[in-house]
Amino acid sequence: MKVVVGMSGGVDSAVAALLAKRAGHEVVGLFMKNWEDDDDDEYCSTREDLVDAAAAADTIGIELEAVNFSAEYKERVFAEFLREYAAGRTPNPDVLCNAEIKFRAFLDHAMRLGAEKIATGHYARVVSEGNVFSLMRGKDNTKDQSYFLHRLTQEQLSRVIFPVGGLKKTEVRRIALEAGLPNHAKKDSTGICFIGERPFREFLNRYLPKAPGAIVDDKGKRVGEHMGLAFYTIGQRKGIGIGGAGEAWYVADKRIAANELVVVQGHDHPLLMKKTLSAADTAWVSGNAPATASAHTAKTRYRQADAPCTLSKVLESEVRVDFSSPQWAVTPGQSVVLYDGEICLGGGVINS
RNA sequence: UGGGGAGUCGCCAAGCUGGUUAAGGCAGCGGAUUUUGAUUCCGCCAUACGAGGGUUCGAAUCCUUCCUCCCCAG
Repeated sequence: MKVVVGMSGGVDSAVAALLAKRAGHEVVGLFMKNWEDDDDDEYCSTREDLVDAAAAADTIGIELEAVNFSAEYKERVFAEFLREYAAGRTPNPDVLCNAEIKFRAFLDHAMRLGAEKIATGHYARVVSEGNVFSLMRGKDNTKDQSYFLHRLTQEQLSRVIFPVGGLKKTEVRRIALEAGLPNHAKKDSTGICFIGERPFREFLNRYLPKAPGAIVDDKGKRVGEHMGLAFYTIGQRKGIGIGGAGEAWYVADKRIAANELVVVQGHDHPLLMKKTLSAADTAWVSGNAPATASAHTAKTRYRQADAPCTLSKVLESEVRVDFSSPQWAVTPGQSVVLYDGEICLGGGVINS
């Protein structure tokens, strides 16, 4: 069948393309450029990425085309990203990016090109029983990216393959090396997808105004000044600028109305621990919310160990999650993602 | 103005019965980890101890003068 592979210039997607080709598919590579606000500056690496993707496609022996979804990215991902920050929350743009760009705009485009499926280099697996699809964790626990994919629907999953999902990163690199892929040793990418790593505050400040206010401790005492609530996130330690006696200070809360940043001393301060949370804008892979009674596990942020929990108060698009032990720095705007063993059930955006 | 106490890195804070290259923490900076933002981890960060004189082979540590704070009296 015809498969369109999203190629980023990295090893994972290159190997995904390679494996799809080896599996006998008719493979076409597609390079996405979705951010062009600062093509000129030092952090922009999309040019090299395109070169790397092209070189990989060349050694694999497939065509590589480029597409540009900058407009869609800006409208559907970045605008929401900014709205959330402006509202004092901490969004996860990559979760949205997958749901709206890679597995929507990109997928639709691939379908128009006559593809039957798309493939990406994500570390996750799709398992189907009849026409029911399950999203599962990648086999490499240290690279599992199902968290970022939890908003994918049955419709989307039915058209997706993750060729490296059953492999470990070390195996992927080995395959790349053996196949002579020039990017076999390329460093893993980090930072916001398509935008990349950059001095975050500086970046945010290009889009959000400063709005200084008081930093107060848990007793209400003023201990410093912040540059704007949007520039901080729950659990943050660096960049608060409070020195002096005692342990390090962490952001524990934001009082939007008062424009106050609440900080506490010590990594394990009680105010940083939450046993329960509520999430909205839920999305379930199966299409239905999981049963409330049964025990699951959940992550409050990417790369966090799963914590046992149960669901309660499941509404149309809202849910409450009760953990059996307190979770550190549960942050509004981030996604809670639930699992049943290896199966990613879906999740929602944390409200409080 | 008397009496007492204190002045060590941006901030806390050891050392002050004289004898290392002046602990440590917070903040800051740099790096590692990381397809969000964080967290975490590693590294860097006072030839200098309020200032000037002494004593001594040797002083942040002893003496002395001055300066600046704080407390109690007035």
